[in-house]
Parts: sequence; C-alpha cells; structure tokens
Amino acid sequence: MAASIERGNALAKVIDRNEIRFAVLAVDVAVLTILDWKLHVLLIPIHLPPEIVHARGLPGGLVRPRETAEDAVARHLAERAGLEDYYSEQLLTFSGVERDPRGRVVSVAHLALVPGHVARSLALPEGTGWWDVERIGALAYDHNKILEAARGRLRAKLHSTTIARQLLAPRFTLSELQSAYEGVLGRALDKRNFRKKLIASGIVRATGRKVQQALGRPGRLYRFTGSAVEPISILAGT
Amino acid sequence: MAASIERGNALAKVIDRNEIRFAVLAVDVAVLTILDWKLHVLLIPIHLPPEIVHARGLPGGLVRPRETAEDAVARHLAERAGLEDYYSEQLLTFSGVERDPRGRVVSVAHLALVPGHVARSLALPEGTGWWDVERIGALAYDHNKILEAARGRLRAKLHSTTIARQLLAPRFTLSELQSAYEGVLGRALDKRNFRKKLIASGIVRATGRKVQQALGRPGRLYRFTGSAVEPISILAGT
DNA sequence: GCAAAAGTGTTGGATATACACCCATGT
DNA sequence: ACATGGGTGTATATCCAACACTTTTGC
Repeated sequence: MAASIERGNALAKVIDRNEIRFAVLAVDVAVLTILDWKLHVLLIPIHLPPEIVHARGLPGGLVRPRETAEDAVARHLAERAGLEDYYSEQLLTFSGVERDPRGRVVSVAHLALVPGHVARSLALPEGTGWWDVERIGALAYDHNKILEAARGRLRAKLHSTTIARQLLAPRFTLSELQSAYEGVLGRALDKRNFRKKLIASGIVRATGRKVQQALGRPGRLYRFTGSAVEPISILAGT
Repeated sequence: MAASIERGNALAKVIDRNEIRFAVLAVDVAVLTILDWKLHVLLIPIHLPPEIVHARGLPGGLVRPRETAEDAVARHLAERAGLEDYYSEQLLTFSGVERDPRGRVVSVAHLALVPGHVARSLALPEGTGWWDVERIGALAYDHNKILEAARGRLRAKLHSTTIARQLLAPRFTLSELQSAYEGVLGRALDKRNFRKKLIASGIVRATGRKVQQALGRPGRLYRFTGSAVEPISILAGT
C-alpha cells in the first residue's frame, strides 16, 4: 500500500519537511437505507458561521494520524449516529484546492449501507435524521455531488453484485427485496419477472414463513445464499 | 468540493494545528496502452535502499500544496515520460497507516490510457518502459494491487462506455478496435459478431480507406461518433 | 497466383418483456 | 365476505453465440 516519494532519486527526507504535509485528510459518508420503500440518506446539521449557516450535510470528519480512512468512517458514524454495523466502500477522493474555505482539506468520500430496520433503531441526535433522497435540496460543501456518486455506484452494483443484501435484514420476503431494488432504481419492476430472475440466478433461497405485515397473506422468507457482496453473472433489466 | 472539519461544533482552528496535518499526499498512476495486440503498462525503476532495491513500479509522486491530485498526475507523467496527452480517471485512495516504511503517505491511485502510437512515440528515460501486463512480477509497494484495480476498471468500462477510444488513434480500422478489446479482455472475440454489434450500436462510423499494414487488403477507417468517453446502452459479451 | 488481412449472413438457443388472475391470511 | 399483499405461467420479441467462405490488395 505504499506510494512513492520522489522516486528515481529517492528523497526519504522530504517526508520530514513540513511544507509537504499541507493536507488535512477527511472522510465524508453517504449512508443510504430504504425507508417506506424509498431511498433515504443520513444527514446531520452543519452550522459553521459565517460561511455555512443552518445547512445540512453528510456525516464525516477528520482522519487521525494513526487511522486509515475506513477507521475514520467507523469512528465518525459511531460518534454521530451510534452506527456500528454497516457496509461501506470507497467512492472517490476530492482534492480540489479551494474546496473548503477554511483551508486545504482532501476528503475521501464513502458509500455506506444499512438495512431499514437498523436505520429505524438508531437513537439519533437532534437535527440528525434520514431524508428521502428525492426531496433533498442543497447540501453543504460538495455533498450533493457525493450523494449522486453514491446513488450511481449503488445503482450500478445492484445489477452486477449482491449488494442489495446490505439494505435488508438477513431474512426477508421477495417483496421486501423488490422494494429495495425499486427504491434504489426509482422505478417499478414487474413482480413475476423479478421473482423468476432472482430465484433462477440462485442468489436467494427460501426458508420458512412469516406473518408480519399484519395484513394480507404472509410471505415466504428468503436469504442470500452467499455470505458477502459478490459479483453475479447478469441481472440486467430485472 | 469541501469536506467538513469536526462538524456540529465547528473548529476551524483545528486546521491550523500541526498534528492534524500528518499526511503526505501522493499519486500513483497505472498508464495502460495496447502494444502488439497486448495490454502494456508503463513502469519506472525504483531504487530506494535499503527498503527497495532495483525494483520497478508505477510512475507517480507527491502532490504539492497548490495542486489537485489530477494536477499531480499531469506533472509526474510529463516529468517522467514526457506524456502530455492522455485520458485519466481516479481509481481508489490507499490510506493504510503502514503503507510506506518511510512515513505516512496517502496515495490516490489513477488509471491513465494512451493510444499505442503515442506510447511508441515517447522518448522514455533509461529503465522506464512498457511491460506486458501478463508478464509482470512483483512491483514495488502495493503497485500490483493498483494495476489490478486499473485492469478491472478498464475491463468493466469497456462494456459500458466508449473508453476504448482512448486506446486508439482518432481513425482506426475495426480490426484495430477489436484488437484493443481483445488485449484488454485477454481473450479472442468473434469478428463478425464484434462488427455487427459495434456498428449497430452506432458508436463508430466509417470514413475513407487505408493501406498501412503493407500486407493484405486495406481496411476501412472508422471513428467514434461521440466526442468523449460516454456510457453506451449495452455491449455485453461483444 | 499466392499470401495476408478485410469483410460479410444465417440459424438455434437463451433471455427479456408484457401481461392477469388466484391464494392465504386477519379483521 | 372483504381487504390486503403473496404468489404463479405463457407467449412473443429480442439478443447472443456459433460458425466458413469470398474479396481486395501487394508482391
């Protein structure tokens, strides 16, 4: 995992000079979940006068000297939202020179996913909460860009991996799975075709039964066959 | 493009403290091209005793205080290879604490592409050159990981975008285009199906004629219809 | 006329889409 | 018995993969 420092003529000492340590490293995280069949994102209040007043933005913050970016994501999500269990992956790094009015900050943007029942169970601080991604106005900094990158990544991976598992409880009905797909893709899918394809692909398997919805016929519970987010052959139009 | 610094209770002053400016920022670039119908990568000599002796690795180096990561990629490729014209995109950021034995270095890995004729025309320094990606042993640092990430990204985008244009001259024969695809994917494709799909998709259009290969029937020259790397409907198995 | 690369169609199988009704349960 | 969501099959169109010979050119 090492990058070269002035390779070719080798200046290890350059690392000790202070003018090359200009960067403040940070992380920003788009935490997504499905609530009420719609994609939601976790937002926190941001109020840093005079530049930023009463705005909302993605959770995140500094990376410490002995932390990786992923460590920092874990720490900030735990501190700000009590979130301990989640899936995450790196998106992009924003290194624009004038990004933050207060100084040079390089931010590693991440995508995180939590199942809806976990999202609901969190005890969030005042002002922090889940917002329907379709009803979000301007966010602080470049956080709208990060959110769009996160949605795009999730949409793409929905077709090519089993990433949807990160939005659901370990056991789920096919209707719940379909809702997750529809929430992410923002469009309705055909129920029969969806079931055919998912079951034929072998990535989910039936188990027992269920009553929950308090109304209507109980649905069969399914689980993912693999144990992680894995690439799948093809699951194109669903 | 700004990341937040200790949001919620707003400590702009924290940016001025030195202990948070621990990071040295760098870039590493996997520059790929097609030579002799095979995918090649640009490697430079790396010799930083005692840790690293007579090794090879990807070009790259430090990011300066007034540069973005992309600026640094441009500067290092120009300095080390005289490369001015290329396509690039960001891959991943490596932030492991122990990545570099000489200190904490956070590296933003990039993928760059150049057409074969450009790759051949460069006047490269001694020891620097193009290596067949299938015949590469261990590289310095974590550069094998970066190279694999670059190959994976390129393979994926070959199907979903017009990124192949970045590996060819503006005018090219369909055989050359197919060679580029085959070089990246590492397998042979069916000539008739390839032509059918590419032409039907409308992303390439015929122009004049050509003699070049000094042997055999001349091929028609084609060009991409769009002007940039764009997503395309579908181009699955090719 | 021969060596080399360009160019061209068809067919069978698989996959995707569109579409409407019955079933199991709780109230 | 009714309201609610779960569960099922078929027919058509489209897409994909496999496959071999003829054409144009330079020497």
